[in-house]
Amino acid sequence: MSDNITIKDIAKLAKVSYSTVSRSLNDSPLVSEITKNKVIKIAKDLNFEFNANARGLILSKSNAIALVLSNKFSYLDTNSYQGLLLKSYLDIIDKKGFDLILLKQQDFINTNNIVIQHIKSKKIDGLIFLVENPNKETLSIINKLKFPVIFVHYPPTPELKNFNIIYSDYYKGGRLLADHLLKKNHIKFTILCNDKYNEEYYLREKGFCDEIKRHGGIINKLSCELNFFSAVECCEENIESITKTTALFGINDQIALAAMKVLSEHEIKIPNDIAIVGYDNSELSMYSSPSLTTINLNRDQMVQSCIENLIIQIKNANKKVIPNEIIILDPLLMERASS
Amino acid sequence: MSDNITIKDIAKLAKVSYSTVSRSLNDSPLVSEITKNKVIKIAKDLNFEFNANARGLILSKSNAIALVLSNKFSYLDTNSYQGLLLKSYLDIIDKKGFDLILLKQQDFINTNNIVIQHIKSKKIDGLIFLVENPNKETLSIINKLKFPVIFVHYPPTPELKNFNIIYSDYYKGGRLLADHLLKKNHIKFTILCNDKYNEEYYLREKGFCDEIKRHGGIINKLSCELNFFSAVECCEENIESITKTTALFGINDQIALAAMKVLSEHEIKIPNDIAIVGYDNSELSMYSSPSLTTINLNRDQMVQSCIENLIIQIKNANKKVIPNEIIILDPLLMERASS
DNA sequence: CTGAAAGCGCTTACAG
DNA sequence: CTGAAAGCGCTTACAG
Repeated sequence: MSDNITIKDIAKLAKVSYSTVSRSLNDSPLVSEITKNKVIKIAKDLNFEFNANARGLILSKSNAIALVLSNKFSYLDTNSYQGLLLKSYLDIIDKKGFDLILLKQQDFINTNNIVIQHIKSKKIDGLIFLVENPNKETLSIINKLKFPVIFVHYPPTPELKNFNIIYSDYYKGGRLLADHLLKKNHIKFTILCNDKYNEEYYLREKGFCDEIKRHGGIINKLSCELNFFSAVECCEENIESITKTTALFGINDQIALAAMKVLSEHEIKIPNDIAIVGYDNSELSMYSSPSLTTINLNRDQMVQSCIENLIIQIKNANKKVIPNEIIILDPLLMERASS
Repeated sequence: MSDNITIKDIAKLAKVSYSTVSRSLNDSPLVSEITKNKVIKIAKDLNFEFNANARGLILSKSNAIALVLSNKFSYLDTNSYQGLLLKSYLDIIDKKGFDLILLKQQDFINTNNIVIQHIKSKKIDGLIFLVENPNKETLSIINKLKFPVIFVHYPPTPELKNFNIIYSDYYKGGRLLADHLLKKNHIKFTILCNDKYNEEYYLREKGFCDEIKRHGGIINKLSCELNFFSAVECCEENIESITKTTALFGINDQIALAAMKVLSEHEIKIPNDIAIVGYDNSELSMYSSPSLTTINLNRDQMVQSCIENLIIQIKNANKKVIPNEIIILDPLLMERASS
């Protein structure tokens, strides 16, 4: 028997029409149990698999979901988080019987948009966007097509108001960290963040600062680029103002660890002299010395809900009933040795 | 015009047969420039994309490559490395015009092997295996099918002798670290590794130990599980024997960082009291305090060569000429503050 | 319950 | 250079 077995080969062996083979292998109720079992046995013995292209062509679906990553994924700096997310997506999408295709959003204006290409060529049934600034033209086409899509991780922007979104409550995460430190009787705080407007980081910062101010705390705000080395530099330049405070919030784990490194090198004891907290619950945060207090974004929950929502959309794709759900996840304080 | 444009729609508008449309859009030399340009313009105006399933069906190819990850990918412990690899694969596969599909190798005996399923259903044109112990049954089927495949990262085992492989010279990496420490006049060394047989880690260890012994050094060998917390425990239990040596090699960065954490907590100065080196050049190694001397596996080179080799196989798939190449990459010493 | 037939959207020999 | 036709491997009304 050749490598390429089709339902016609099975039909010959089972002495039935290939329509019947198709029905049997698709578990149609229109076939007798006896015929069905005979066909299934033969197919199994031959290690038969449906040709996905033929099926996709006639059914107009691919059983694949694309995860769109931003170009930033290329920079390790702020995005080790994304790498970790991938394994969750793979696990869950796999369990649901879909394929996971990875796509990169190109950031230049692209006439030849890879996401739209995949939709139009029927390579995918649904889309997950894990990008901060989705291409607007792409958004408008997806919206017009009513193509199943969900946006994850980033807080919603006005352009996303017609879409399904799932993200974490960053404001609340900031507040949790502030509460934690206030409970430990800190009064003077340093926050290490970035001035450039970014909704997610803005909310982290605002949640923290609002809460601190509400309790009469004092904040020393420092700005740096959102990468380790820039944060190191910033801390070294501002070591004096930092040491006038007793608690430091790095807007993400990497920034917090940079601060930890600089302070350690200056013989400042953590958490005794200065408490440090981060945000993301990255792998880094567990392995640092001391381990870092941080915020858990509830990644697995996010992925789980994201996929479930998307699959509902895919199953109802023809009905054009868009649930238009906005899911906001509760962040979790991870109390560790650094505070 | 409807959302689903086919070559027939274009044919009508261009007033040619749809064969001619197909030829024009595939840049066949059998069409006049005038006709071709007319057709191309119309297709562009309509944002036409070929139906990938129809094309895949007739051409018997999918333009997709699957990256097979091991179940271990689920554990963050030893595999943050894999997360970083992904971005390289995505970048390069994307550049070559292929789709990247992620697959998990199931470790139980699977009648319903997902990798074979993807091959037989024509969902993929080639395979990259990033798994330590590929399923033997899968290997034998792939071999029989002469399906394009390459195995990356792990040193070859006997079962892989008919396949293309690319990996780093782990023995040499171990030697580089030994040489580096010997040059700094260390004589007594601790190595933190795992006793269970694993070719890659065995080579790292052997490369290191052979070189040390050749120079008359003394080795204190400690065993732990290959994760951060087990390494921490091991170091705490063996702090006495460790402090009798002046240099420590953690078999990977995570192990080395665990040692760094424990030693710091015991007020042991790094690198003055004890030098520490790791292996992998993981993100963690750059951000630790002090930053960690380690071995760079030349990840980008590995991915680049891997994809190039695979695409050559895909292009020659019909010719059944298997190049059977074994590519061994040179490791690189990353000298940092910890040694 | 089963089979013959049409059709999904392409590519490509074949004929002109 | 162009078109009509066959066929890739399926699904599913339609007829019985």
